[in-house]
Amino acid sequence: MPTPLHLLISEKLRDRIEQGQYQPGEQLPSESQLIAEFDVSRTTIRQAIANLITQGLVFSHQGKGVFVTERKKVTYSLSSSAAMFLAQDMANQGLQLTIKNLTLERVQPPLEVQNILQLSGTPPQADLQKKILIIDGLAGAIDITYVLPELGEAYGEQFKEAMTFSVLEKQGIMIDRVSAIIECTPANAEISYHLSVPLGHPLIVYRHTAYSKDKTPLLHGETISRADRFCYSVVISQDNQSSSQVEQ
Amino acid sequence: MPTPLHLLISEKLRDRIEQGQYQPGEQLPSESQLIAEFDVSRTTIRQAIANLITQGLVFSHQGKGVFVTERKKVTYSLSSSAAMFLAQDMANQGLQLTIKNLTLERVQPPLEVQNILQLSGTPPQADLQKKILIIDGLAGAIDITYVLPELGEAYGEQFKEAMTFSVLEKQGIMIDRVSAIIECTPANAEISYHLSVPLGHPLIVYRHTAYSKDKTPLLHGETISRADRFCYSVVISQDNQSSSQVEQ
DNA sequence: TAGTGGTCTAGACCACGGT
DNA sequence: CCGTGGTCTAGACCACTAG
Repeated sequence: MPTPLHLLISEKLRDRIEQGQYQPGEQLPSESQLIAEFDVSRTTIRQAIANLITQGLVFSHQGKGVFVTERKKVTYSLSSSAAMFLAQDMANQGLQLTIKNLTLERVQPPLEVQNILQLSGTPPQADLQKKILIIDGLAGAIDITYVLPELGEAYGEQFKEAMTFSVLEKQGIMIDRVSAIIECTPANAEISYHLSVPLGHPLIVYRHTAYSKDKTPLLHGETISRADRFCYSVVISQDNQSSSQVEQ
Repeated sequence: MPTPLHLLISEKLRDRIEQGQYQPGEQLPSESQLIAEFDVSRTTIRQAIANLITQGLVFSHQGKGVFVTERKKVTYSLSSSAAMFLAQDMANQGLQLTIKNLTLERVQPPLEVQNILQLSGTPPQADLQKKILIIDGLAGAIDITYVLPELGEAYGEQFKEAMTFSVLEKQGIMIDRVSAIIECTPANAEISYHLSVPLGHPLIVYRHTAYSKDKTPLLHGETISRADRFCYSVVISQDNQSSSQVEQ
């Protein structure tokens, strides 16, 4: 059973990485060195390296070389308190969060969002904000949120500099319930550009809707994070049936 | 600023897919047709198609062609009731879940797992089970779980045919609390083989520890699912502080 | 058997980073 | 300047699928 050469080579290199022969942050041998070592064409070596890149084990930098990925993940806590104050949550993990606003504008949202937010105006409108979350100086996530126009009107400027939830809470607008879906998706060209990751890089998406005490939807959005740098934590308790309900 | 040819081509093809010119399930033009259409070398076309594959938009089948991905996701509900009865949860979504046991054996778990399960024997032991979750006939996830040896001893055979949680609940062993991390990772060669997905295919990992009422850890494991076919849902409520706590 | 995608080669030129 | 990875070409052979 003939296994492709490029796979044999990438598996061999993977072993070396996992056994610490190439340390995190270190540079792999250059293409020409690997060509000499394995006595194959450049195409094959490049395919082997591509295999390692798609597995998230290494990344390449033109003009410099190929380097072993350092991996430590930041945890988003999906707890009722911490999820609302991401900045503080980050601080607890010793990280600094800054926010770069991309857009904030009034739009007619897609039909699905109109329904979720129960928009009734003609035309139905909401404020769309896109921002980049920068953790310790590196772009880590994009947040895309639709908020009710009256909220955007009142607090738009603040949304540009802080997380939406924390602005609302500071203004006395309490969020009672958040229902969310967590999924994973590969980076397309646009996100690849904003987060400086290669095409197809795994992303973790937190798509959420926040409701006030009277069950009114306040906002709907998604946080799209580099899956190599972020994860979510959650606790499910049996005794508080009301705390986690079937969604969808 | 010259954009690579392969990117221009893959973006063009992506537009066609998103505008429905190539429908889900349909076949893309063959490599030779694309070579003719764009007047470039085969390498460039193959790179363009590789771009689409890493973005999860298409998949290739040797000897047949390249096809547009169909996409609909199954939702795992992280609710206190449903998370424990995956099979029933699947049934609610009109899906059939079957389980294929890979291994069930007594082992000395990695140190990290020893600590989580508070194992104290010499040597510390637990029962390791690996199984494949097959949804509607297609392998969708791998579950790797370490259970306390006394539980494995008593119910091992049942674990082979059903989800661990539901077996325990049927036996009157109630699970009080589950703390979990959700993260995303690219497929390595081993998982790529078991789930028949290409190297680097995005996977969503649910790493959990289940505790009994008296805070004893019962089991620790992870469910590794194809991220193109599964997602998780969760609801966070403000009023039940105790229901979701900071986890790390 | 014909057509598809998968692997591999040898070679060229370009863009970037550091000397 | 040289060495690195990135793009691109032309061509060969193999493996799989279907008629």
